[in-house]
Amino acid sequence: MLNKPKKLILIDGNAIIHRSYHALPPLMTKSGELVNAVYGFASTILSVIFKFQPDYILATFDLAGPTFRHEEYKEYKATRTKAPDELYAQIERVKEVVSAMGIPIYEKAGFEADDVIGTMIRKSENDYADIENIIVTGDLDTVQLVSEKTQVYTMRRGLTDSVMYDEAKVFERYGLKPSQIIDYKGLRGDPSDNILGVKGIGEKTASSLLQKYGTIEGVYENLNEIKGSVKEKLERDKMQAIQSKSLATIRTDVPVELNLEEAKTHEFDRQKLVKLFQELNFFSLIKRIPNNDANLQINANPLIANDVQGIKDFKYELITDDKAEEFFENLSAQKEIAIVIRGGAEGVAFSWKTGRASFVKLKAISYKLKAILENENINKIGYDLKNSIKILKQNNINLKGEMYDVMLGAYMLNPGAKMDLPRLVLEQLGEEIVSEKKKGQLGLEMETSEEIANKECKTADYIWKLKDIFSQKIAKISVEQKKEDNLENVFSKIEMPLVKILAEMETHGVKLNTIIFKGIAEKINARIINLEKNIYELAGIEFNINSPKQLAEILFVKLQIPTADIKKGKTGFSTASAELQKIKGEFKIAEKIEEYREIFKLKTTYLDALPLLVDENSRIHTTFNQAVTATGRLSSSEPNLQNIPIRTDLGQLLRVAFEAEAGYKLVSADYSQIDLRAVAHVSGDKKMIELFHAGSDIHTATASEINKVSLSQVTQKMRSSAKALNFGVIYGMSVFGFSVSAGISRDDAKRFIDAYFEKFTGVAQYMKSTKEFAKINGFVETEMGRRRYIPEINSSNFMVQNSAERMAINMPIQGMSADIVKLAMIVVYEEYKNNPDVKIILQVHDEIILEVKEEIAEEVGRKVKEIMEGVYKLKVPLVVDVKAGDNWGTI
DNA sequence: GGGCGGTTATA
DNA sequence: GTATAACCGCCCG
Repeated sequence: MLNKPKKLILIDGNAIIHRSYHALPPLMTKSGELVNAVYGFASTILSVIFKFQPDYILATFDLAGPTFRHEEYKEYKATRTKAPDELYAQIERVKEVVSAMGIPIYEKAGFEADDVIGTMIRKSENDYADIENIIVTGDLDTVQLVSEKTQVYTMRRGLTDSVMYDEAKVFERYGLKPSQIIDYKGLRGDPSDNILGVKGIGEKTASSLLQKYGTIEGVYENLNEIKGSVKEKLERDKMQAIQSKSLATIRTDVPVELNLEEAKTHEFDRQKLVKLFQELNFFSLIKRIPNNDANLQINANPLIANDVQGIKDFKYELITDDKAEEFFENLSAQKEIAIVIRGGAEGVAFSWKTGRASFVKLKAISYKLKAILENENINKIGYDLKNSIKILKQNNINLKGEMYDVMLGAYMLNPGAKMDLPRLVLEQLGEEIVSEKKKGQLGLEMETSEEIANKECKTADYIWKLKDIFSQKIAKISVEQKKEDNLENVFSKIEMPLVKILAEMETHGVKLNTIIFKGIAEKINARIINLEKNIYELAGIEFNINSPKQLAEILFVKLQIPTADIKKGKTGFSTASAELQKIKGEFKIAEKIEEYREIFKLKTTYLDALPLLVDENSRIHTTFNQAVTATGRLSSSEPNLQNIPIRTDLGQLLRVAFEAEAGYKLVSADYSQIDLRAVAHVSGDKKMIELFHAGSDIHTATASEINKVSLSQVTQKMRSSAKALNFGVIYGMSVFGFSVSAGISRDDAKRFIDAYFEKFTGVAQYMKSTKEFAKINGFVETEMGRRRYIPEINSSNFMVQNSAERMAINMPIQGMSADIVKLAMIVVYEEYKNNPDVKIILQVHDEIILEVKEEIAEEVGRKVKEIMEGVYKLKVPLVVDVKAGDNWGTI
């Protein structure tokens, strides 16, 4: 039987690093380190290991400093622009990856990586008859080494596409044998290395000359056969041609040894590699690390088996009825337990120490389970506890005890990162939760009780482990923050107490009068049909008004509406409201389209959608997402009740349908200008603080300041620019942005902004120092200690960096408002938690809405106002407006 | 059916 | 210029 040939992979390190650096977008880690080249490199290595399943693998790198080629030719690579430091900084990281993979590195001072590869290849070819060599690289410099036993695998078009060069492929590309590539470069040159070749001879000529005469030497021996200008050029640059060939020749005599034993592939040290990939934020790559126990394994090495220990060291159990008594006895002695509610409340998994978990079916012994879950002395750990609370509530269980939600822990550490449990487990524990869909092709197979128990126990175990990791990380940051208002307190004093409040708000819901909705819908449907007819008539053709593409075609091609003023998107001219405004004076169709858009949106998003979501009591239940936004705000979805229309008349009509239960009132309490007050506070701006203390309309007061006129002399126009400026500050104002929003020229915008900052120097200072802080630290924080990482702040892309700066300026402001409102919700809740006549039902960023028994509505309103205004001390007063009514439209 | 661009609703 | 969610059309697999 023939021996299967073995495979040796030789990594051309520097070539792959360069290729990756230029092919990939500037990927950053959370800490702001640029790692795109490292990512590309690691990804390439994993791909080739997976693809070729090599028996041996080694990597080569260039060493800094001149090589023998520089001695031979001073101008070698002289035209090459020095690669940026951003690239050099990544080389060390790449070597860390290579080491973590246990791949040996070969490099030699005075030689390039290619020469080391060339030497290794020849040694391999000469000494080992049964080895196939594969060079993995990012360019074509090494194709001269291709032989019967050696191929070159290189990237094309970014990193996604690759080509394997064997002898045939080289011939296809160059019309030459691999050994002739050096002659080819001698004639044609290689601009990237500043190898000159023969001036005036290009690819075609070089190729045909060599096809005829074999080598450069052959060409010159037969120079008399060659005619015309080619001959002249060859004569003129003869020395240069010979030198160029020499420079292009990869050396095969570098003093290095090929140690196959060392290069033998073995299982990765998984823990080590996972840890490094975590540090580099290469979460998608963690999944691609070959499994030690799978058949993918590359040549088992019995010495390395990290996972074996981990596999042995756990015990998951399905608790049968006969064992339940004893189990709960033990469980009730625990101080702290992780819980996982099986979907549909089939059962609950508990974990109380690392590697230990048990699953209990809910129906079997529900009273025992209830006792544990309602035991106030046992702390509960979970993922998305709000959801657990709601499910348990439906099963008549009130989850009690101190709570720790790992979803919120993760949110504290990196808000806005969108972390579901599988991702967290992968990222933090390096383990993969295989989704059910992936596993069962049809999803119809019944799982056995044991399988279910095992899966839920595993999840409980993960959650238990995550809690430890997150609480340590949060504690560490809190220590670094060196103040009482730190991340730990944001977590324990704001986010965790809010969990059950949000659960109650969602459960309670808000009543929707669907009859009112129906009435509006009928009128609107008629109006839509009417508008459609109008628009088709004006256009002279029927088309889909909802298709921006078709609409642009109608407006700007068929109707020939001038496009000088119209913004362009990626696909063509924009038909957005702002653009329609510009033409609606002249073209009636624009006006009609605007109205159509407005009511169509209202119909589809609210009138059609919301009635489908009411329960048997005509109430709708939103979901408040507590771990979504990057700034600390809540978001609302399914349905989103934080964007119910208000500005238009029709919007007001819609709000009327959100009503209080008979005998109750809706009480709305909203903070006045909370974001701008936060600006005044965090910037400490004397002028702005003064204006807020004076108590008049802040935008008018601002206008009066910057225009140096009295309050009564402020015009509508002055006020509206001042308002745009105030908002601009909150949004991290740029000249460009302000000019757009105020509808003025850049020059005017600049003048306005300058005038503004002249008066509000503290605000200008805040913006400057916040940017600086973010650049140094890679994050910004609210006063209460909530943190947001902004790695893009040091991006080399101007647009990306500017955008990051605006985020940095905005977050401490928007986040402070969010912190304050959340705190207010907690205090209001505490005030009324034992009073069934008062329920918080909605939060809309700066507003809290309650449903209150009619008789006490006014009194509760007063109390809520008092609480909200006093919940957090700022350098300016917090002002709350309270209104009460039968529905949301009249308050 | 998923993803993306365009648009629009809110604070 | 900040922060979201949701709809539609359209293109892709």
